[in-house]
Amino acid sequence: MADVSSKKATIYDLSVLSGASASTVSAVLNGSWRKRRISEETANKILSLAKAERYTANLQARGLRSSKSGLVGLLVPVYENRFFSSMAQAFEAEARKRGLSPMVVSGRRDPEAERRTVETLIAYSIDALFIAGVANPDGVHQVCAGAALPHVNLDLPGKLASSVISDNRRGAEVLTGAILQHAARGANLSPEDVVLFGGHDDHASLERIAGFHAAKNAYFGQECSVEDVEKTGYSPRMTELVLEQFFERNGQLPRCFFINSSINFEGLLRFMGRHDEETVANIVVGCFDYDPFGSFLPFPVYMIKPDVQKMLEVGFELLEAAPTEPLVTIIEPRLIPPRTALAGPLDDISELSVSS
Amino acid sequence: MADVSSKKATIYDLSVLSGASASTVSAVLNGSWRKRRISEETANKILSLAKAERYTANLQARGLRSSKSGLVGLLVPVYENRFFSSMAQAFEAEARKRGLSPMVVSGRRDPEAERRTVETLIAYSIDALFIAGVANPDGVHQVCAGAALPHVNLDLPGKLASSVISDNRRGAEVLTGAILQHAARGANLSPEDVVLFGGHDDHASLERIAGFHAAKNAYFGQECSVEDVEKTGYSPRMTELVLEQFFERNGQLPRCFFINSSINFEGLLRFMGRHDEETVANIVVGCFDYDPFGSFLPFPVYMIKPDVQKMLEVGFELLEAAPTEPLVTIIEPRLIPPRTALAGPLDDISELSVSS
DNA sequence: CAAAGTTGCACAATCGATGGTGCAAAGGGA
DNA sequence: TCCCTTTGCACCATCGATTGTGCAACTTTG
Repeated sequence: MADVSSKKATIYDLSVLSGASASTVSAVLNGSWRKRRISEETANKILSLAKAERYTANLQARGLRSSKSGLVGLLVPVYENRFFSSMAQAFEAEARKRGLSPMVVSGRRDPEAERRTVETLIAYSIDALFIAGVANPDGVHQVCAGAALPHVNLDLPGKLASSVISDNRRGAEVLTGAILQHAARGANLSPEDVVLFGGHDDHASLERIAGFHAAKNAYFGQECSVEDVEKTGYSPRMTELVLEQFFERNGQLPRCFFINSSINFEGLLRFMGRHDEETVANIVVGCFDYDPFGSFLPFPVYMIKPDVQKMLEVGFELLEAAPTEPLVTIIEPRLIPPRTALAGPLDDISELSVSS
Repeated sequence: MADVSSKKATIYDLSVLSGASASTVSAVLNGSWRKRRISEETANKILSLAKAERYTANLQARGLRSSKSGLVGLLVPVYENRFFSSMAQAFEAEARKRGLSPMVVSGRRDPEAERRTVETLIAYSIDALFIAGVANPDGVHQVCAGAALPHVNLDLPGKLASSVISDNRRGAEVLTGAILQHAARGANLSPEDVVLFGGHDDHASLERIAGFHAAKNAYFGQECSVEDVEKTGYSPRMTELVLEQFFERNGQLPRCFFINSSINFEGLLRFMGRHDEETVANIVVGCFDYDPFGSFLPFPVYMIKPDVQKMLEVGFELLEAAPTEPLVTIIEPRLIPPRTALAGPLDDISELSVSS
């Protein structure tokens, strides 16, 4: 007869009901009862009582006592982005698989916000933190280190902490190769037809730029010394601005685009919104990120999809192994040809929603 | 001289260092010190000590004692979706504005997972929960009610809890009107050219269907009794399947699409991936969701963008007001014309990331 | 100058769970 | 029967904060 008094049952309630002591109840409920030589009989009695009373542990109390919370954090710059939202999705799945509770937070690439946010997470005694796409990795690292918080970088340089990164260089090479090949079907290309937009001085961008250049050089059989990289940071607005300037200078867009991330791609969308459809009719785009809608735009879009699932698997392994010194693991991303819509998490579920 | 021993400082440490009692320290640090008649002098001493020692409160301990955690939850079906990810973004902002910490979790429209996930949140003593896009609202409500957890539904029917919903009916009417008008520019339309895909028996879908029909009837000046609604649930796969069937039956797609959500829109993408570009060359789409990439597809796409920002503002107000009986607030969504890329959260930030 | 009021703080219980330790009762061997 | 193990559990301190209460030391009042 479960008590419906909205106050939650505690081990003390069960202790009274069962006649056992609170510590016995605790041991039974957290599974350590064999070690504590509690009889199976007592255990069963308490377990069924717990079920009847709908007992669930107060995780704040447990966390306080055992100085671990069962919470894992993931710091992303924004949610509104296919890459980071699919990372959050994979993160949640991996965390729950391990009996941990995910807390996803965003730092908006603002170093100040990043620190504050991580400090809040630490105040909740999170057990570990994954760091993706922050403006100031070292700042966040300091905060973590100061709190002795295990942390792993995702797609960030790993000087101070272990990290799991996409093979940005190779991915960029493959992606560049793909758009070159596609664009070459239409007409002869010259090096200045192939331009990279986006990125900054961060590790991922630099690697991608290197891969981009490697592929160009291989294709054109020479050092392409043209100015073919427009760093715009991770901002749609800046990307749009730079595209406008390019367009004004050259009277047209480049034939071949390498776009550093879907965030920069949104800058191209804004440009498109201000111009005629003709303006982009002949471009070929490679974007280092995957977005299903982006894949079907009115021009060919090749995309690179980092394997977030595997990145997080490896990330959790790194946490568990707790290597003595920072370790860097590289995960191969995947080239997605134009007009491709991949399956997602909602494909796995049953169709029947329970109507009320 | 801040101690760098990675263990975090507690009020007891500060108590020893300052010569004051722990309760005094606590009062100073949580701001209740005036009420407790602590002298300004003592307060200042403790505050500066706290800064020097980089003290931050242990929120698990505080939460345990005061039986509130400062955590607010948001339950969404998936992250990988522009609507829900922008909802998460707005949610985080609103929560932090109120000094609360956001916890976003996904239930994958699986009633079982939804319950479990919410139960975990409750085990962490979250203070409130927002519920969006769940398969079984009543099940989640029960769990919340059993724990006396204040909760607000977002875009769900509000029989049992307060809810904030988009004006689905009106939005659908406007959206349908827009695509009808656009499509009519090309050729004469008949009722069977205009079909709705997606949705189910949930409140939002039913309202949208009603709005869709209202707009059609108004346009055609008659009761359109044709079969013009294909319920596919919130699944890309099912949507694709139904589209294939439609295509096979009719030899072509309908000219005018009303798509119930971007999740269903992904079903159309998959269809596109399996067919020629011609197949969709003449369609006009209205989608009840906004996605910037979706807005630039090779056919006109009108979109409805629910005002998540305002929905969450109102949602938090509802929580604070704690009305005695469930209240429903309706928020007007916004029609987004084709080829529109709206600004997002990353536009507000400074461009300069701190390189290491 | 004594009574009454104020100021400034310390004490101790408490939130719910955990885990080290101690101890009675049962079982077993000589 | 006596002693030694083993079994089965209770006791209690503890995690870090919050908060009701008590009480010196001052200050004010008459």
